[in-house]
Amino acid sequence: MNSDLAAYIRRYIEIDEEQLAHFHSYLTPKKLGKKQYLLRAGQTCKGRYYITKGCLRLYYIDTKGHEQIIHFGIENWWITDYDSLLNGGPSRMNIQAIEPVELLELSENSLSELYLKVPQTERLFRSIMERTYIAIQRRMEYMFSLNSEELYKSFITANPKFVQRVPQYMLASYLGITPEYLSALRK
Amino acid sequence: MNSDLAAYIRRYIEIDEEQLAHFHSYLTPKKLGKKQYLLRAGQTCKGRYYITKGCLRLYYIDTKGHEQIIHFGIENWWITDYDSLLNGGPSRMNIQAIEPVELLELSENSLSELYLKVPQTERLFRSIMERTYIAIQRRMEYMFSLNSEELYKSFITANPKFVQRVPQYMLASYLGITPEYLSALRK
DNA sequence: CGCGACGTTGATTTGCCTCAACGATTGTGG
DNA sequence: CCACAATCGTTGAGGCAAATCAACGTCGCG
Repeated sequence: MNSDLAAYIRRYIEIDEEQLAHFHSYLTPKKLGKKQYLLRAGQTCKGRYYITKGCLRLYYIDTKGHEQIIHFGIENWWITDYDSLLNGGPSRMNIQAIEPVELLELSENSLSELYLKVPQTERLFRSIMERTYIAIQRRMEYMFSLNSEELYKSFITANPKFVQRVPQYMLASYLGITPEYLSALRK
Repeated sequence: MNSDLAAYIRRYIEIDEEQLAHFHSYLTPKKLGKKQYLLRAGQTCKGRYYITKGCLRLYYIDTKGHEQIIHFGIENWWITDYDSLLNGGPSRMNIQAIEPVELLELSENSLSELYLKVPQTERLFRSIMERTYIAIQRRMEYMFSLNSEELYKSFITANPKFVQRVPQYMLASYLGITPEYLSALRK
């Protein structure tokens, strides 16, 4: 029984111990070594993953053959490819562990059951989706407004600890610039 | 009673006539003339708006003083600033009618009531949020992968009718390029 | 009619990419 | 435990996509 997850859930909904236990019974623990994949392009994404430990990246290969990171996932975030998960098609995304990772898997099949058994989960995942949307829209605002240098500065001041967990070329990819140029910016 | 909305809702959830009537009772019709504002930066966003007719844009003023369009809203879409709506702070966004517009307003206060009275609405808005998220993430993929010319071409082939409803400088803003350069691309 | 909104054109500048080469560090197998 | 190979960051030269700025043409509307 993971107390982090309980606290996380209770920030969104009211839920008693029994229901919480129920929720937990739908989760399957999973571990991944560094560089292992949770999802590869071409596969269909079957579940959502709550990260209890470690760090992952969600990326795709663009038309020029370059890795483009959409976002990272760290402790107490969910990670998945919603497009593949909800539309059922093959994913364009890869989800790879940057560090050794511990996850709780919630398969989409069991989630539809869980919605019925513990109705508040409907609200839980609505709220999570809302926050996730707000986050991505804010990021778009940043990308439109700031040049590369400003993007980089604002990111490292906003996430000083996280920056030390990922190689710089991944940061560059996430920010939408080349590793060489990021290196030049750091002088 | 708007049949478009009923059909729209039933694409997401099962709902009987009585509940549907209930849903409708929470909506307030609203009209806006061309160039009128639904929301201005600094105000707090209080509701979501279902568009029954017309077209709007959601934009902000960036650090250099330029208008930056985040997205448009057309018939059978909801439009709102989720950040301000859900976090309660003043909005950085403006929502302005591009054409004369007809809306159905759903205030966030009454929505919390509606969630209790018609529980399926919880699922409805979860599903809408999921689709909205998928849409914005796909858009990010495009913006990372394509150059300005490719962006423009793919947009006009994907939305040939819509393109005729908005001035080109707004399209340019949405695509993240200058009106001058968009003009040059069209030769 | 006259003004404001919109699109266009061209000259110039610049932010960022590309490519290639070179350290420094890490890790891994013999 | 050492040697060699990845992996990662850096540097510099050259090029290009797109921005900036300014000016001008045109339409539609009050």
